Amino acid sequence: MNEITGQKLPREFYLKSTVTVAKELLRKTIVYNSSSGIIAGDIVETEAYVGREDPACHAAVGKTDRNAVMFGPGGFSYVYFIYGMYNCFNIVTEQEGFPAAVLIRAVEPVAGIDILMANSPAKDSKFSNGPGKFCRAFGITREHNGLDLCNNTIYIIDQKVKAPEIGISPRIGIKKAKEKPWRFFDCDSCYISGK
DNA sequence: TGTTGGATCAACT
DNA sequence: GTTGATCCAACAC
Repeated sequence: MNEITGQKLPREFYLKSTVTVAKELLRKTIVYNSSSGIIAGDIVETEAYVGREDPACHAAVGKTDRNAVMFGPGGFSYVYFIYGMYNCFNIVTEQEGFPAAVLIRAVEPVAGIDILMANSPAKDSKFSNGPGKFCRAFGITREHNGLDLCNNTIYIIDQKVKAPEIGISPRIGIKKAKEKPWRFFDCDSCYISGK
């Protein structure tokens, strides 16, 4: 098991603008203290969903039971279920009252790889290169919705291993506001989704 | 109360 | 390139 060291990101990290947080989350390490053991991965792909002016953001239609956590302060998890089979894990950003979040699309496994492999039906190396696959491998469900990332169940640390080579592109898999260049990824990673 | 479609993935043709 | 799997939230009635 790899040693997980580094400083846990403080609340203030998440209160900045969503696009800034999305970029800065690249090459940070997400740690999940699961019942099966510690799972961790380097974040290599994110997307920003920003407030009511973004038609692709769930919060664009106003506050609902589902997206309520996005209206709270940054540093909380927003997990939703989609297409009947997949969960997507988001990190809420910005101040309370401003609904926005960063979708985690892909990670590079760092620790608990045996758990990831066990959770994933595909036993090859590509079990976390997509938001649905990432949640399935980590065992994240909407039971994890609304968790405080400043606590010890799920949190993010800065290992300062290396600086990402940041690539930018339009978001993937949405029908609205496709033109916005709010997808960010590490060009050096071979774990990113899509191309 | 009923209908519809989605921030996906994998297995087809 | 297209489609099936399959649940839940949003919206229309």
